[in-house]
Amino acid sequence: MAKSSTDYHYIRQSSVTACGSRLPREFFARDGITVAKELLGKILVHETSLGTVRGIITETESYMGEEDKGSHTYSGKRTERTEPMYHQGGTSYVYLIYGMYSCMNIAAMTEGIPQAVLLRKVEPADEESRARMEQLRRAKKPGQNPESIGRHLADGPGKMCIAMEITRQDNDIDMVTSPSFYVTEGLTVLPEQIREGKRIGIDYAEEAADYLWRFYL
DNA sequence: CGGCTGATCGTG
DNA sequence: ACGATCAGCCGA
Repeated sequence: MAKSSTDYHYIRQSSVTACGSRLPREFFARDGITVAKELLGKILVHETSLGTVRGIITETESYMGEEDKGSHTYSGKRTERTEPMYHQGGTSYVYLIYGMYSCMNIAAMTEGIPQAVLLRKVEPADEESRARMEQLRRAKKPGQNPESIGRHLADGPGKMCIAMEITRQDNDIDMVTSPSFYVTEGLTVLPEQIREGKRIGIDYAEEAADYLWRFYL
């Protein structure tokens, strides 16, 4: 039995709304910074091979279009890979990073404006989701030390995708209408609960590497 | 907790 | 070649 209490760092017991409604197009049709902050506390839902998994979103990053040196779309790089970032708000963008992990984003704004939010961390929204996340993480690395999962269940973009079985199969999905991949209402988050910092892993982005476009609870 | 390193492969 | 990363290992 894991010492799971430490995972609920800031999440008050019973504070998760059992049955939140799905976020509509208007939620995502805003700028990438607003959407990144607003997604904190919301619940990412995915139908996996083990059943439904729900994760409370607790860390996000904004990628702000063709002027952002940290973004895949910097200088108007519209390719087959980055195409989903150009689609309407609510579209998923899942790509392979470092040859072995997936990263998941949700496009913001409207068609043609490639702003997006990287989802970096979730915490299981219920015990059933926790059990499924642990199983999915364990299954990924057979020889892995089980201790290494612990409180690191989904605390990074790659780990989050493994824990919620998000792969490139889930790329370019409209999360406003998909029956199996979407976001719902969740915790009530007050502005003063939102922390901000520099984005991770984009040291090459010059001045943009210092923008405080990472948000977390 | 912080820093370092190898692993691994689709994309342009 | 190059990463919007991770796990394991090291030292403090």
